Amino acid sequence: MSGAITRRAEDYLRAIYEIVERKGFARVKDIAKEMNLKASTVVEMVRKLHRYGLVNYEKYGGVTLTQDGRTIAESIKERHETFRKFLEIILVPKEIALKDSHILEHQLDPKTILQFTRFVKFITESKERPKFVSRWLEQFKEYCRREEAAQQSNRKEVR
Amino acid sequence: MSGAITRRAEDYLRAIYEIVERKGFARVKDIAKEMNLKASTVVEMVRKLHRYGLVNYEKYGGVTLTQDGRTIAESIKERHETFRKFLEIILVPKEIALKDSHILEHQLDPKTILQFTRFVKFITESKERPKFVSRWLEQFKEYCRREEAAQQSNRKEVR
DNA sequence: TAAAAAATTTTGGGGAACCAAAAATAAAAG
DNA sequence: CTTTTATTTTTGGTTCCCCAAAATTTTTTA
Repeated sequence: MSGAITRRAEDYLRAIYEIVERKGFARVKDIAKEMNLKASTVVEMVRKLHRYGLVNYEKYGGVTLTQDGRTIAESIKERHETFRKFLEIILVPKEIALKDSHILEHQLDPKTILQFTRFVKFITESKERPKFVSRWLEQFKEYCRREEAAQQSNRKEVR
Repeated sequence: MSGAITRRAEDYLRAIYEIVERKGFARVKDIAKEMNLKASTVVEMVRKLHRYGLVNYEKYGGVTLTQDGRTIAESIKERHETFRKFLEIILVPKEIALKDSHILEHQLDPKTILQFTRFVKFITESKERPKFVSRWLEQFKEYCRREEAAQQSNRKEVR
């Protein structure tokens, strides 16, 4: 029964968190728009989140997060940021990185998340070794450029 | 209707692929065991995969992959290997890496998967810069060691 | 080869997440 | 303050994936 929140419920919490941050509270319509869902679907989930004590909600009223809900949403957001940064480090285009970090932020083992976090920190916060890291990133970038070029010429040959 | 196979169906294809590799064909019971499911659940999905033309299957008979099914299973397996290697590079323990690469192998954008692949190749296949990479890995390992140590002493203080 | 055991399939049911259309309520316009 | 419009909620229905129990088929064993 209780215990673990579902992956999807986490998505809702994050969406609500972002909307609340922008305008103080979230309406059903806002959530539906943010998540590309229909209002009826949102109402259903919001009621569930309310039963779980994760959102404040009354019929026809705005939605906000309870302390528990906020705690969960914040930890998800943190994970999200980690993955977004990571994907940008490995040179995934910005929009795709944004989309896929939403996928990565769920389900993974805490230890895995921890290592991702460390990796990102290692790369971004290395005060002692900035030259080392930048040289490393440059090499990886160069490697990708060569790969792209190789694929280009491959495609030409195929045509 | 047709078109994209579901995330879960992919899981089944990979499981079947592995079993077939080991013993030539998969029985319902094998799949159920491999995936921790009940036989009745497996039958249902196997029939669906058969309708999609991804497995060969007749009632009470063994299951094997069609060419289409094998193609899909192989590409999933490849992704899986990439993620497993990657997680080991960032020092996620083996068993966890295995588990989580199953999660990563789905859903991500092809471009993201491509960059993961390149990253792993960059690290593992760098013939020109083995010293560079090994030095880099050593630094990251050292960094993680320090983090672990810092956390240890933190915990002591809290107690 | 008949009876027992094992595997498979069918049937009925459940939870999660979604939608469309209708009903209810709230907000805005006249 | 009533009518129109917008929003929200309810209702009924769908798909996906899962399970338990009963029925069926295959395999093993006595």
